[in-house]
Amino acid sequence: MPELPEVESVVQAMNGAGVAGSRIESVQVFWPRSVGGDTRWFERAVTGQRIVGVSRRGKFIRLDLSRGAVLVHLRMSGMISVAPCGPPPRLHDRAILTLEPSRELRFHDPRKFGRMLYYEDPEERLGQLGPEPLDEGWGPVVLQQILGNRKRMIKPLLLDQERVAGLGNIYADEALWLAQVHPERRAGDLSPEVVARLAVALREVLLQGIRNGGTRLGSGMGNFGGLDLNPANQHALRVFRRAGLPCPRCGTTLERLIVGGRSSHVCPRCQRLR
DNA sequence: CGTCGAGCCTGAAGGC
DNA sequence: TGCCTTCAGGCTCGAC
Repeated sequence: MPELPEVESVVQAMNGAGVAGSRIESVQVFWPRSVGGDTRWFERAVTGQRIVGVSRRGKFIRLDLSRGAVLVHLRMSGMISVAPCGPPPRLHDRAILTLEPSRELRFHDPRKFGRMLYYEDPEERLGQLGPEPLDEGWGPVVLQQILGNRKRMIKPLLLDQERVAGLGNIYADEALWLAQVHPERRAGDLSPEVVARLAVALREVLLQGIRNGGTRLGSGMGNFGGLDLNPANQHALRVFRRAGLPCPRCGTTLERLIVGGRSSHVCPRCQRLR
């Protein structure tokens, strides 16, 4: 579930729930690796601190504290909820931050891939991320600079967070289809017109995802625990997980292939390799 | 620099 | 119905 639009939706919901401004009264950790492995250290670092701001960078949720910050990465199955205190921990709850005034922020993550890490200086991690398609300065020039004359395939490059931040498998496939670019095209081989098209497409699919409150696939996040999330972008997807169905643009049967080890969805007619 | 496979984990879905 | 295999929205590491 978690790519840029999903994370953005969670952050907006957290701000709607008034997380910023509250104080972390206590911490419970049920799976130490979720907080970096050293539960005591994490507890000592965040307990008593005030959450002064909640924002997003790439796929990270950033909780700025009076001193330092907590970066949450949902990875494959992470979820955040904010709700009244009280209910016992649920199966797969990995950590609970009890907030003042009385509420609790839960980090729920069945697959245990997600992380909630404290940094004295979050830029140490966030500084490694590339620009985002929703940045002010984003456009063909920035994208072309990223592509350079690289021989790497375009899709793995788009998924590389140090090059472009925020994209995952869903939105990469959607943008490549929109721009009519085959995922295996060499990044540096794209013509200026195609680069311009792709720069716009990346922005559009992400904005649409945010407008729709994110994408829910399978039994992913719903309105989990008081965040009032209601993802609807799954209905707007045009190629992702739609192999065998007709291309919305030309009617050709969509195909699924593996690119850089990830499943990819393309229209063989709209997205040619050569 | 780039690609590949394995590992981290669990649950859902599909085949038989 | 039930067991078994395969697969998944992410990312990191080591080998080549």
